[in-house]
Amino acid sequence: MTRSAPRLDRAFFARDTREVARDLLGRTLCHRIDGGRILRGRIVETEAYHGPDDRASHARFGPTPRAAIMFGPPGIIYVYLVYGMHHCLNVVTGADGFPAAVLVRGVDRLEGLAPGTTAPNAVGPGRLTRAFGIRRETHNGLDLAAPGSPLWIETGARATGVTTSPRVGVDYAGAWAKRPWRYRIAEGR
DNA sequence: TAAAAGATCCGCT
DNA sequence: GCGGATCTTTTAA
Repeated sequence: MTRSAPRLDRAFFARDTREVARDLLGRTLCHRIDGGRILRGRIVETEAYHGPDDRASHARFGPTPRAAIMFGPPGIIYVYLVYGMHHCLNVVTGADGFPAAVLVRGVDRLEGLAPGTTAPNAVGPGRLTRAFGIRRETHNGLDLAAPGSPLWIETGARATGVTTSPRVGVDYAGAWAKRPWRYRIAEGR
């Protein structure tokens, strides 16, 4: 039983979106659920959504009711529903007022499996939120950096062997879809 | 008020 | 490799 590391603080998330996305790889996402059990997993894949001009970002329409949270302070999570069925977990990044967030797309080395799950990893944004029991209705707006909040990311080792590639599922974004803002830990690292 | 499209996943062919 | 599931969000009229 290892002692848990402290949680990443607001300053960590206040940096440039792409830096945060890169720096989150290898860290441990933690969720304390009802009954005190803690689910954990090592982040292996993220994507950056950066600024009001990013045509792939929900912030491209301005601070609409859904995306307003992306314009707020860093360290807050943004959970939304895609395709009517899958919840996606994002962490707001950058300065307060600048719309940016990191989509957390995959984890491995899962500990404390959620009810009904057996897989040792959860790669894919929908699979990840299902494995962690994260839903828009109950989690959108939670503060990752606030001491005592049930969701946090442990400080720890920054990953090595990171690869970048274009973001997934954003073909509608034109040239913005080509930017290499998807970050992954290389196979076997 | 309508209509289109979506930061996905799963099962079948 | 392809299409269905399923519903919220946003824009246009």
